[in-house]
Amino acid sequence: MSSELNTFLGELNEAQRAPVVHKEGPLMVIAGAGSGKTRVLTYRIAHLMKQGIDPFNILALTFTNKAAREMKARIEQLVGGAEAKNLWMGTFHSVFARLLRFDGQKLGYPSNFTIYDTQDSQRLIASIIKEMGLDKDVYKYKQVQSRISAYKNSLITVKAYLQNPELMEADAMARRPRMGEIYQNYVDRCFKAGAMDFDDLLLRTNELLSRFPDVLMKYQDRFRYILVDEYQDTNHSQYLIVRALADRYHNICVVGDDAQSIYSFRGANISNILNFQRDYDDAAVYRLEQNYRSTKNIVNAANSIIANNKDQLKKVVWTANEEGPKIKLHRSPTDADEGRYVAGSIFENTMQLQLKHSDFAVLYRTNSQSRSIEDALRKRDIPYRIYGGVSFYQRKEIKDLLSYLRLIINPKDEEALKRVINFPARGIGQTTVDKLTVAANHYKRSVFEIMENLDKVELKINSGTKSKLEDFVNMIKSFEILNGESDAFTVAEHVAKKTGILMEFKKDGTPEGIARMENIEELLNGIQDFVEGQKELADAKGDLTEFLEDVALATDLDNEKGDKNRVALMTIHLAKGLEFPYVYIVGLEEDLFPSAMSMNTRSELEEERRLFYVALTRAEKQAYLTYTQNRYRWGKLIDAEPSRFIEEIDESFIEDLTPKDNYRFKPLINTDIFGEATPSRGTRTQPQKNKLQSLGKARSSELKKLRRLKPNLGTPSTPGAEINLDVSEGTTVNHSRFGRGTVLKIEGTGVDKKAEVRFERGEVKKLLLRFAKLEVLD
DNA sequence: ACTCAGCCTCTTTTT
DNA sequence: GAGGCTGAGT
Repeated sequence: MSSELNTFLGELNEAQRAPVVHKEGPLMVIAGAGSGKTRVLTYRIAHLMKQGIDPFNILALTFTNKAAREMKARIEQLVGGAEAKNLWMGTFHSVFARLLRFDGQKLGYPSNFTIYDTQDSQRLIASIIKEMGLDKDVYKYKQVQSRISAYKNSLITVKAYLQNPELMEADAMARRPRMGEIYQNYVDRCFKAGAMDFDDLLLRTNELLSRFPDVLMKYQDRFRYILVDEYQDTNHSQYLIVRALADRYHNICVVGDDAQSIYSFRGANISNILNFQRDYDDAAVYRLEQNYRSTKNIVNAANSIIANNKDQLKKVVWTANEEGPKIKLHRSPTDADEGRYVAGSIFENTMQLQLKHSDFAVLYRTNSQSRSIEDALRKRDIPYRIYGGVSFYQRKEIKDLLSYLRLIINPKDEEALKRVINFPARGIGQTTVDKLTVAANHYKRSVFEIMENLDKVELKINSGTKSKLEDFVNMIKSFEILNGESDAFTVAEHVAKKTGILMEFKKDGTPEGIARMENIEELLNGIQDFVEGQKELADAKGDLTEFLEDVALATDLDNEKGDKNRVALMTIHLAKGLEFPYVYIVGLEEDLFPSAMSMNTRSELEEERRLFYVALTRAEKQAYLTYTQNRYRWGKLIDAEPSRFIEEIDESFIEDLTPKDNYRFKPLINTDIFGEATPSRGTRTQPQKNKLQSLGKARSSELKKLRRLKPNLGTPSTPGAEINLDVSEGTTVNHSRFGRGTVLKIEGTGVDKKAEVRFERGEVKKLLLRFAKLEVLD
C-alpha cells in the first residue's frame, strides 16, 4: 500500500504534491496556466480516498460535466475499483439540480421540475412584457432577461429588489420603472409552470440551505470534503453555496487562476478567489507556477500580454520546456482568405510533420466566426468538429420534439406547451392561446390545467376549437401513460410519429426539410444511446426525466461519437481547461477581439486580455495568430484593424508570415495622427506597425478616429485580379467606352462596391467597380 | 387560422 | 445573414 502510494505521488512534482497531501482544513491553489491544476485536483481526490475517506463524502465541482467524467475515470484508475462512481462530481448546475430534485419539494417545486434554458426564459419574459402592455422597444426582452439573471446571481430576490431603492432607481433611470413587476411575474410564472431557470438552480439551492437548517446539516455532513475547480469563475450565488456547505468541516479546497477569469458577464466575481484567505483565516495557499504545457516562447509571450493588466495576483509562470518556434502571425485580406490560410496551414502541418487532425484547434472570439473556417476546412476535406455554437439542442425541430417530451414529464411547462400546441398545425391559433393564458393567470392555474377543465371555466372559445384542445390534451395524456411503462427512446419515437412531426418534415421535401428530419432521427439515435448508457449505471433508469436533465445541462455536445481525429473549432471560452499542440487564434482585430462591447471600461478590457491569455496558453508547441483587413459582419464587408493585443506581445516572440502580396492593395490616402491626408506612397510594409508606431501611446481613441477617416477600400477576394477601387466621390475618371466623367456617389463595399458616374456625354451610369475598368484621372 | 414577404434587430462570451 | 415579428392576403 505505501509503496503503491509512493509511486502514485511520485507522478507529481513537489509543488503539486503539497496541496495533494494537505490534510484537513481550507486550502487554495493558485495555479498558473498549464501547471497541472486538474492533476492536483484529481490526485487530491484519489489521495483522500486512499486515506480511507468515503467517496460519498466528497463533492467536486468542475467547470464542465466532461471534465468531471474524465476526472472520475482517472481517479478510478488511480485508486482501482468502482468506488469512484460514488463521488458527487459535476458542474454547479448539474450537482445542485440533482440536489433540488431530492429536496426541492420543501420549496414547493415538484421533483420533476423543468429546467428552462435561456431561450425559454426569454420567450416567457417577452410574453409577460406583452401581457403587461409595455413598450417592447423600451423593455427589450433580452435585456430584461439578462438583468433578472444578474439579480438572481447576486441573490437579489424580488423582495430584496423591492427593498433596494438604488436598484429600482437604476432601472427607472433606464426608463424601465416596471422591472420589479416583470421580475415578480416572471418568478411567479416559472414557479407555476414547475420550472427553474439556470440561475434558479443556484438561487433555490441557496434558499433551501438557508431556510432549512436540517437540510443544510444533512449536506454539510454528507459533503465533508469539497473541491472547487476554476474558483475564479464562481459567481456570488455559487460562492455562498460553497461557503454554507463547507461551514461545518472547513475542508474546502479551491483551485483557480485569477489570470484566467473570463466569465464576469455571467456574474463571476474575481474577489471570491482574492478574498479566500479572508474567509478562511487558517487557509493554506499553494502556488503552482511551473508550466508543463507550452514552449518558452508561448509562456513568455503570454506573460508579456498579461503584464498589461493592472489587477492581478503576483505570479511568475515559467517553464523548463524547450524554446520552441516563434508565434506565427498572419494577415489575410478577408475572413474567407483567413479560413483558407488556416486550412492550408493545417493541411501542410499534418503532411509535413505527420500530425493528427486532433492536434489542432481553431479558437475564436464569437461563434459566428466558425463559418469561414468551416467552409475552408470542408473544401480541403479536413475533418473538424464544432463545439458549442448554435447547439444541436437549440435547433427548432429538436426543441419542438423535446418540448413534447418535457410536456409529458411536466404538463405545467408553459413554454414547452406554447411551442407545440400548434406544431404541427392543428388549428389552435394565437388567439386561443392568448385566451387560455389569460384564464390561467386569472385562475392561478397552469394553461394545461385550464385545458383539462374547459367546461368548468369561463372561456369564449367555440366548440370546434374546444374539441381540438381536448384532442391535444388526450394525446399528451396517452403519451404520459406510455412513458410510465417504457424507456425514453420508445416514448420519443412514438411521439415523433404520432404528433406528425416526422411527417411534417418528410412531406416538405425541400433539402431543408430533409435536413430537419435527419436531425430528428439523430436525436432519436442519441436518445437510444443515452438509454443504453444509463442502463449500465446502477442508479439510473434511462427514463425521460434523466434524459431531459442531461440535455438541459449538457456543457458541450460531448457525445463524442464517430471519428475523434478531427480539428477542434470552438470559442475561447469553451477552450478553457483544454490544450492542443497547435492552436490557431483567429480574428485578432479591434472591435472583434477585444470585442467592441468590452472596451468601455478598463476592467472589461482586462477581461478580454485575460481571454487572449487563456487562448494563447492552450497551445503546447505552436500558436498562430491571424487577422484580416476586411471581414464580413452583419452580412456586410467591413474594415478591420489589427487587434491591440498583437502589439502587446513582445516582438521577439513573434514571426510575421504575411506574404508581401497581401499588402499589394494600397489605400489611396494615408492618414497621419493629425487627421491630415497625404497621398499614398506605394507599397506598404507592415502597415499596422507603421501606423501604430506613429500613433505612439495615445492609441485607442485615435485608432477609432482613424478608422472612421480611412476610406472604405474593398479587397478583391481573388488574388491577382487587379481592380481599381480607389475612387471616391468627386474623383474624375475615364471609362473606355463612356469617356470622361465624375463620380457622384459610392455605394456598397468590397466586391459589390458601385460608383454612380456622370459622364461628360450626359449619361449617368451605375458601375460595379469590380468590372468597370475605370482609370483615375486626377 | 395560416402563409409568406418584408422589415427589423442582432452577436460577445455560457450554464 | 439569420431568425423573429408584423401585416397583408388567402
